[in-house]
Amino acid sequence: MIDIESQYTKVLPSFFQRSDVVEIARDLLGKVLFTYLNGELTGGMIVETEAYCGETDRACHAFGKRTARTEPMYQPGGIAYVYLCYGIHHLFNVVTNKLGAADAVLIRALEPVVGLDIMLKRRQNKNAKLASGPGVLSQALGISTSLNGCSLQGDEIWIASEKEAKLPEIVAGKRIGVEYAGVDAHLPWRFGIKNHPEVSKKMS
DNA sequence: TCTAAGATGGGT
DNA sequence: CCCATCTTAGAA
Repeated sequence: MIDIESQYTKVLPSFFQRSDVVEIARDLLGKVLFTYLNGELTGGMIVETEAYCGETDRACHAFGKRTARTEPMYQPGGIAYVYLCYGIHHLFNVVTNKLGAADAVLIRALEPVVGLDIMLKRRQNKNAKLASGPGVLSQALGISTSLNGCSLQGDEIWIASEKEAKLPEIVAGKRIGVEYAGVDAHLPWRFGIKNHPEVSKKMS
C-alpha cells in the first residue's frame, strides 16, 4: 500500500476558511480526496470543481434562504456538505469560508489514485469511468449523506496535498445543470485540469 | 398533506 | 434524446 503519511499532508482548516470560494475551487485541483470507511482506503486526485457562493449566488442551494438541508454550508470551512440529488446521487461538497457564509465547492471529478480495486467493486459498472462525475465519484469513494457535516480533519474523509505536487494547468467554464440560475448560470466558476481525460471536454 | 423540480448518470 | 428515482422546499 502507498505510504500516505510520508507522501501527503492533510489540508488544514485555514485553507478552507479563506473568503474567496472561487480561489479555493481552483486551488483544490490537484489535491487528493481520501476516504477510509469500513477499513477500506480510497483516494482520488481532484481534477474538476465548481464554486457555489452563498446566499447571493442564484445557483447555490443557499440562495435567498436558510433551510435544514443547507445548514452545514453555514458552518466554518473544512467540513463536508453531502446531499442527495434526483433521489439517487450523493453529491460531495467542501464547505468554505467562515461561520455564517454559505459557500461550498462541489467536487465533480477525480482521477483514481488509491484503492482502485475497491472503487471498481463499489462502482459495479465496467463501461463508465471510475470517478468522473459528482455522483459517480461519491459512489467510488463510498461517500453518502451519512458524512454530511463531517469534519475533513478526521480519519474518515479528508483532503491532502502531495508533497511533490506541481501546479496544474487550469481551464474554466460555466457550471453544469444550473440553467435556472439566470445571469449566474454564465459565471465561469467551473474549473478543470487542462486536457485531463476525466474532465468533460466542453469547458465553456 | 401535496407536489414540482432538481448542482445526475446511464442507456438509446 | 429519454427517464429512473425520491428528497426537499414551498405551497395549500
